[in-house]
Amino acid sequence: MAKTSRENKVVRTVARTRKPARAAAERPAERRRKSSGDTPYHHGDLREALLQAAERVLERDGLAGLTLRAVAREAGVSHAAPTHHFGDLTGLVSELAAIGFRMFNEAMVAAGNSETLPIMKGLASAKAYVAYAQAHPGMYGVMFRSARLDYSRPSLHEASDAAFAGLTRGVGASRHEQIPEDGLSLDQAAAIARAWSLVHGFTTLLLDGRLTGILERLPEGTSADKLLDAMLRGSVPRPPGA
Amino acid sequence: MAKTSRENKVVRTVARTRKPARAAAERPAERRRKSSGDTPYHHGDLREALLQAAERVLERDGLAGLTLRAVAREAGVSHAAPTHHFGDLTGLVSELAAIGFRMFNEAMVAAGNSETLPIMKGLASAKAYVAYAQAHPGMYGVMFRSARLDYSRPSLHEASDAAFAGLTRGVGASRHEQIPEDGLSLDQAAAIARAWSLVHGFTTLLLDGRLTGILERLPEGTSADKLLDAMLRGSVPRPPGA
DNA sequence: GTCCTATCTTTACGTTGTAAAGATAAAATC
DNA sequence: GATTTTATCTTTACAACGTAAAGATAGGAC
Repeated sequence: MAKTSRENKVVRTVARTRKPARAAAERPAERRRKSSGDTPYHHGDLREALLQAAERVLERDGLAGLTLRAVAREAGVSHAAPTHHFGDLTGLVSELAAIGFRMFNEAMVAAGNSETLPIMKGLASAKAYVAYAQAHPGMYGVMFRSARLDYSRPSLHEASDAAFAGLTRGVGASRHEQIPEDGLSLDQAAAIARAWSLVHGFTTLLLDGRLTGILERLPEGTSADKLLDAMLRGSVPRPPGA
Repeated sequence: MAKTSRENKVVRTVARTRKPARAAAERPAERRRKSSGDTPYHHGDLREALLQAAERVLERDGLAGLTLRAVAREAGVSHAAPTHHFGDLTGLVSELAAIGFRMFNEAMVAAGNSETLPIMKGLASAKAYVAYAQAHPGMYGVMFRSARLDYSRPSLHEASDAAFAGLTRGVGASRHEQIPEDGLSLDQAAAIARAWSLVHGFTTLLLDGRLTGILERLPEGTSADKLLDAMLRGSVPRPPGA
């Protein structure tokens, strides 16, 4: 209770002081340097700086290296500063995951829009899903592997829902039908679950290195992309009644 | 180096003192009780007791609660005792994961053997995969979600390989062919990757609660098993040339 | 110009993993 | 059978972590 109320106050304040924060953000970010001596007491936009520092730490040192104190060090502030902006480690990780889901969703939407045929749209989105995870394994870990995610946070809840809704929409498009909001047939649900499971399972196994045994046995170093393509192309489901 | 050499010594010793350890294991395990006052300095089979304690802690408090000190408390020994048997936390977690993979594999093999038709064998194994994860979510987390796994440990390496080899064998059987050891066609590799990805992805999403949105939109509380069945039955791949 | 409030730092505490040294009992050797 | 060796377990210690609480600072409101 005390934790959240404290952070809620911060959130309110951040919303209220939006103008000053933006003004500070327009300046060159040299004042962030701790070594230069002129470290001002007020940072300007520390919240954003901490999130960027967190992503750097994450991709450099992995999920285990993502600690509140390491992020604070990376940003050049005291170790307790992040607590003020995110409440606790769960808060920081959750906000980072929300950013990840948004980037994730944008990549899939962009990939889908680059194709015209519905089936190709789905294929391109699936490849974008895997490509994002390969390019940002740390972020993918935060989104799908971290034990410290608080989905009651609006930002994370919305970003996560949006990503999966986009995936569902893609499945509907490749089936030439619109997925309804309320009711779902078993066949539709199975199609959605199949698409999610295939692409998410493949990504997880690939990032964990559990597909290397297969890739090594393929002719002349076939890439993971090629395997993914073959896997997806062979997965055209049968019509419902067959 | 110092760490492993220390633990290697322990391993050697355990192998050498197998007879006494077994003799101690035959006695009733009342001496483990700390409250009863008569705590002997030597436990008898502390290694096994620690692994069982670890599984209890894991399923009770989750992956985050699985600490060396918590396991030691659960077993009623000093906090540094586990270090002697497993080197460090990574060692304990890895041995626990190895046990999980063995149980996992046994469940799948047993399910496959309960059926006669090849396709039904695969379906039953896949369902056993999901059922094990639902029954032991903590163990599944240790196997597939923990950042502290050391696959260079022979026990974990072998158990993990055996589990995935069993899965591969199941895929081969359902395709009415034997998967070769060395070379693999792209079509065969895709079939294996598809089976792994489908069942592993579905399990991960289900345990993370990300399928509840789908399950809630299905008619009258359709179970996850039903969704899994529909998903798998619709996933019969097309023949290679089509 | 003064007060208020958000922001950031300092200090402190309990928990963790891990190392190192000490205590104890079982096994090995003579 | 006594002694030495070795494995096992405990005690002590330390750095890093998350988190709480209090203090310092500065920007904005009045």
